[in-house]
Formats: sequence, structure tokens, C-alpha cells
Amino acid sequence: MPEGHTIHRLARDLDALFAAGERIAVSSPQGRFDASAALLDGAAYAGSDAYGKHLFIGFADDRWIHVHLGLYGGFALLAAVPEPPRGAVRLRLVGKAGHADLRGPNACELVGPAERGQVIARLGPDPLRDDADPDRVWTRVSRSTVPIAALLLAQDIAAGVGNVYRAEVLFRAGVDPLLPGRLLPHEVWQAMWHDLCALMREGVTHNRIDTVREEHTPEAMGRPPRVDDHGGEVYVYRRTGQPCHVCGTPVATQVLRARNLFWCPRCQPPGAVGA
DNA sequence: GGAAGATGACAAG
DNA sequence: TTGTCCTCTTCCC
Repeated sequence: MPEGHTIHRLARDLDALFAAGERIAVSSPQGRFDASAALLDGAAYAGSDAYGKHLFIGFADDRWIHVHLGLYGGFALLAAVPEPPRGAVRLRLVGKAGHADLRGPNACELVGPAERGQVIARLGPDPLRDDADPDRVWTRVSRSTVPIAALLLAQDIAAGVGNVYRAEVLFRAGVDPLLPGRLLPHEVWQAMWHDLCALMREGVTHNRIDTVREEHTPEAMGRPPRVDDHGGEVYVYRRTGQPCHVCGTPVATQVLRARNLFWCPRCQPPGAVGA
């Protein structure tokens, strides 16, 4: 689930669930956040914020719960009255209108403004934040010999992009994933960044990743809609061996830097820098 | 019942 | 580059 759009959506949903100033019951049913939960229990909610894949849940006195979901973490927000926790619930927040259960996060820690600032300082521009400066990203990309597919996942270069968005944005741009960053034309980069911002914003709105253009949707192409646990309709992500929605060539895959990479060998041949 | 896999990131070597 | 963290779901026996 968790790419940047998920985290921004969570911040928005937490703000909808809990009112500013409302006192929140904070606990750690699983026990691993016990000490910090005790310090925060009953504190006033002060709003949540997202930077890339990092979530900061704010409380009075500039105290924050820093959450990173990692690969399999999940945050379930429910309006219902909380039942006894099922499974390993690291963090439970209970307010008047509902509660939120956090499981399996990579990080869940109580931090102050300094530590929060340190986390943010390590991150590159976030396509989902209005203050993001694409030129800062381009400076890094345009000087690198590393494949563009690897650069897109580097959080210190651009924060919030995950494996699905990187595969999809490269496909939509017609760019060879293994192309070194410095060989990418500036105008292609600008278009890709613009596309990334639009796709991720749409991801926040719909809480899922859809990247297939109108003319390639199942309805337009006369094929059955894709059913997958990430929820959306995509061109290449996790479609290994299946025909490309545009040209019919089987989608290719390889492991790059310990992450699965997917692309269409015909729409994105070696050296391709965009349609 | 058990293994494998998943949209991530870090430390160690 | 490799190993480790962490949880849940799916698939296979």
C-alpha cells in the first residue's frame, strides 16, 4: 500500500477523524510503543503532516509520532467503536469520532521538532507538496550515471515515489528504465515530473494508483478490468509476461537494486528517451 | 501447517 | 550487495 500518496491521504484522513485540540487516547496494545504512548495518552491532537513516505502525527507541545509504514505497514482508520485489538497493533489512537490502528510499521517513534526536522532534511522534494522544487531533483538526476529507475526510488532525490509510480511514470514517458540519469533530456524530465505530480495527486484523491490513459482503459480496449490488491489499473507494474496494453509485447521484469522493475521492452527499448 | 512474497529503508561489510 | 526488520495474505502441501 504505502507510497507517498497513501501517506498524504492518511494525514488528511487523520485530520478528518480527529479535531484539533481534541484529547486522544494513545496506547500500544502490542506493547512496543508503550513508554511513548504513556507520555502522549490524553494529549491534544494538533494535526498530521506528510513528507514523502513519512507521516508525522502532531500533538500539543510540538510532540510528534513519526510513522514510516515500510513495506507492509498499515494504518486502519475506523469510525466504529474500538474492539479489542486483533493481531499486532503497535499504536492505537482513539478519539470521539473513531479510532486508528497501526500495524507493522518500519518506524513508530515519539519525536520533537529537532528530530522531525532531521527526517525532513534527509528527503528530496516531494511531488505532493506545493513547495517541491523540481530543479533540485533535476540537478541530481542530470549529473548521475545511475539508471533513472533507481534514481526515482532514491528518497533523498525525490521523496514519496515508490515502485508502482516509478514503473508507471517511466512507461508513460516511453523512457528506458536503465537509462543513466545524465542521458535523460531536460524536457523529458520536466514532462515526467509533471506527470508524476498529477498521478500522485490523483492517487491521494482516490486512495489508489491508476495510471492507464483513457484510450487504453479496459473499456476502450475491450479487455477485462485488472483486479489486483493494489487496487488500480496500471500499464506494467506486476504484469510480468502479460501483454502490454499498448503494443501487446509481454511485459518484462528484472531485479534492480533489490527491487522488482517492470517495463515494456518495445515501448521502452534500450536507450529510449521518450516518445 | 508452512513458505513465499509485498508498493521500504537501514546497517554492516 | 547482503541481511534484517516487521505483518498479513496467498498459495501450496
